[in-house]
Amino acid sequence: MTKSAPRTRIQEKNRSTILEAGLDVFSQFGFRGSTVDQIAEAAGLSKPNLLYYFPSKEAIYLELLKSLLDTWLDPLRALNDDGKALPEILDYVKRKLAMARDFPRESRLFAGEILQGAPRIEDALKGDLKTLVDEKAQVIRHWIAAGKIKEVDPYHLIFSIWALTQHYADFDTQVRAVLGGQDPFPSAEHYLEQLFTSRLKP
Amino acid sequence: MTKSAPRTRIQEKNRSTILEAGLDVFSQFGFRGSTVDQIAEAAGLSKPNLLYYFPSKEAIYLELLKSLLDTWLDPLRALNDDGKALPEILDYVKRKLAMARDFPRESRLFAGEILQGAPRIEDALKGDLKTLVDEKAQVIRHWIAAGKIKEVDPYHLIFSIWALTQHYADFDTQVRAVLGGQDPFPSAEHYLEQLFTSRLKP
DNA sequence: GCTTGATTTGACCAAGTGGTCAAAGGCACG
DNA sequence: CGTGCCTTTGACCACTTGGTCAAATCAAGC
Repeated sequence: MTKSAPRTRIQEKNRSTILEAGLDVFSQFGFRGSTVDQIAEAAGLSKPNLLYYFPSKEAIYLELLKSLLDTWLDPLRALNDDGKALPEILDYVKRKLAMARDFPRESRLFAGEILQGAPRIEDALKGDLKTLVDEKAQVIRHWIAAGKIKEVDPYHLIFSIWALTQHYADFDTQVRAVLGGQDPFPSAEHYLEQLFTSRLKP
Repeated sequence: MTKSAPRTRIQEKNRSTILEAGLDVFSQFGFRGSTVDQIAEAAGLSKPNLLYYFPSKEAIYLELLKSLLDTWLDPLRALNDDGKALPEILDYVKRKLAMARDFPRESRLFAGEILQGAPRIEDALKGDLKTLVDEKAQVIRHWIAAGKIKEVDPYHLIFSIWALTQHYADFDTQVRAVLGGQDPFPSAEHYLEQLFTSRLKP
């Protein structure tokens, strides 16, 4: 599984240019809706040149999914048993919301993949993702047992944090249509903080 | 805008068969990811025959979007100023969650459309949808002013209900991967009821 | 059975698509 | 300059896809 890293500086540059362009295009049109020409154009390369760096359209997509999954789960990994329970959870919410604000393309790429049944990352979901969530659910259960937060289903708590934060990236068009174009994030942060505080504060 | 309804019984039957098949296919693969042949096959018709009833692939998709938007918003329309505030909102949550459970294809069809920037229903979002939400936000404000529920941003309250309920349809694959295939809906209903009760009960 | 209009289909087409390939261009180093 | 390798590209191909069309089939009233 260990892919030898790109050698020359020009390779490194072109590969990352292509990935950046791929993220742009795939997150907007989905896998099937995106064309190699589109990505090549966005990257400022000819199509054969792009295919000199990646063997296929799917390879670009997979590389994106794989490398993004990690960063995407980092905030959850940071959820720490040592900390104070409620602030720790609220921090997680804030970090996740910040990611929705700052990396909406990444959020949409995943959303599109999962929406279609996650055909390419099902294994990662049932493997690494499940393992991580199970682990953090345990942390939450300890907090509950210690009376640090109110009793709550840890899995649904995590789902609700995902749903509420990613909604602002994935459904951005709808949110802004309803709010008349106004930036939803500042008020969203306040709303979510209140929501989880009322629910969890013992 | 008034389309003459299908005349013969066979037309009515075939049109609805096609729409059903279209919902199946579009919700699974998105607009670009679906082919006319696929839909025709799912409907048990030949491709030219299908195109005898609808002028194009896009026409099927648009008809689906248009007719589904209405049913999709019905639960929100039912939110009634007359009722008791908190039970009224909790009922809305339950109805919306039931729709996610019983009509996941419809939920995913919308999700896919909005995820890609809602190019075909932007007007409806900025028009009918915004009007309806504005109206219901007023209802919620009245409840707050009357002290029937705690102070809360009405728009984000509505967004959060959408996000939390539709998540169980749109991200079903992920939810079930994490839960090991277990049906999430019963526990989700309990979780959401608790969540909104803690936040809103005065 | 005959006529008329609705329904169905096999054959076809033009455009778009992912991907290939041989040849050309650039570049570092002797 | 020349050599060898990395990079770039124009031309091309097989296949898919949305959509057309003329001809065939069907159904119902006379």
